[in-house]
Amino acid sequence: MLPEKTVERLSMYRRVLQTYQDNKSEFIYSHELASLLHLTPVQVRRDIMLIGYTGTQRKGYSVRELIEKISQILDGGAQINAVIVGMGHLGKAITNYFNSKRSKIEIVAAFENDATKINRIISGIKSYHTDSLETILEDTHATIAILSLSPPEAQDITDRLVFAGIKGILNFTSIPLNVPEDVFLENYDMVTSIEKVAYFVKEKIKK
Amino acid sequence: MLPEKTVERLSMYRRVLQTYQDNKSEFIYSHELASLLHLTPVQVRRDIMLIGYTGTQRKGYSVRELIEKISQILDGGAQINAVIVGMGHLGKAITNYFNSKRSKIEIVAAFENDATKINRIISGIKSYHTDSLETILEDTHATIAILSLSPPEAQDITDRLVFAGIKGILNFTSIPLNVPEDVFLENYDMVTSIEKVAYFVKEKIKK
DNA sequence: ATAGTTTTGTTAATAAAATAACATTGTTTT
DNA sequence: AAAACAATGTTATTTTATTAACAAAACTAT
Repeated sequence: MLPEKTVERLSMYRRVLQTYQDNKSEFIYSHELASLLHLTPVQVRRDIMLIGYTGTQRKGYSVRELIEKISQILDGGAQINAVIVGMGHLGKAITNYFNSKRSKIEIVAAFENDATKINRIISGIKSYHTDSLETILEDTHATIAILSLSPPEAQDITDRLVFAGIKGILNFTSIPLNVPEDVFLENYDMVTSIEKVAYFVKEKIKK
Repeated sequence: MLPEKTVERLSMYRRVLQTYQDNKSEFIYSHELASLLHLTPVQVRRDIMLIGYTGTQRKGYSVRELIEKISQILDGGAQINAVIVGMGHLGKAITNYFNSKRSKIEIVAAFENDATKINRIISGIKSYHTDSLETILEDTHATIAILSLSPPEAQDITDRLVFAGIKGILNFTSIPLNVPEDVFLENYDMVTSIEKVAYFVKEKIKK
């Protein structure tokens, strides 16, 4: 099992490499990849070492092979299905953004309570009423859920998602969720991020 | 200067405390605050120690005082102005979300290129054409920028923001930005987050 | 009042992440 | 062919973050 930070960077390596692939050389040096992401060459080499890929000395890494290896590590070749709960602005932002990327992860369904949004295709995703969550999850075999709904319902929905077999949750609501140990939970809170920026700006200016 | 992770948690403590304040007791124990956020009591106590606040033994922390102390640390009492660049779904999601919270950080202007969105009030924020970025920044004395625009323009906008005096950037675009050393840059990438969840789900199932 | 309990505050230990150091290998130059 | 160079791969060190350990204080019960 790779370190969290390495996994995050692998995702970024792959994305950068995919755009690099289209126009540039067949090989890439660790310092080139590093500078594309503002990292150090050592960190790039260490991450690549951890996934067991090995480049050729003096030539660097084969872009194609490296993408392949990272993909194999990150999604293991298998298609992964995700659902999104809450199709407000955030939900639409995520789906729009996500569908424009090449990825083995596919958002296969959205859930909403707002009647005007149900049984329509929104941002390319078929949207269902929250009531049919269990049925759709069974049909689609989704293992991941993205939560972009309003806080009050978040824990209820989470319980139902987990019960229906969801194994990973990306939580954009500001409330801390309760999940069993075998479910991987990743939280992201925009307000916290902005407050963090504000704090470090203040500290930097102080100096 | 506090550790990054502590700053993040302080932001979350404050939020949780603010809702706690309304209905519950005057004091709170470290283990209570911890369990509200799924952290350990030790971590809570250590963070609180780092900001130099001290509770009373056997009674816990005064909710009011702790909120005050955290606020003093995070925003130092001063109002902080932020702008947002890009008022697509993501921009709207952020502003809606943010304006519903009590905070010393205020989003004072939005920038857009889309003519239909300019000189209107969107999600409660006055929206301007990107051309007037420099003028508005001078007027509002904003120090923080949130980037929720489409990638191609991101670096250009960043250069202009930095030149106009922005000291902190929260970047939601997927491209890595170049900023001078004295500007604090925080990146958040949704695709990376989802791919991370997918990886750890896969690994957990494997076991 | 004394012993026991509960909670804070702080130091010590451990774990995770990043960085530095360097050995190795293939390429180029002379 | 030998020396110099430039890149990778890996181990060692340092830094950052978390967790554990425990002393001190304040309340409770006997």
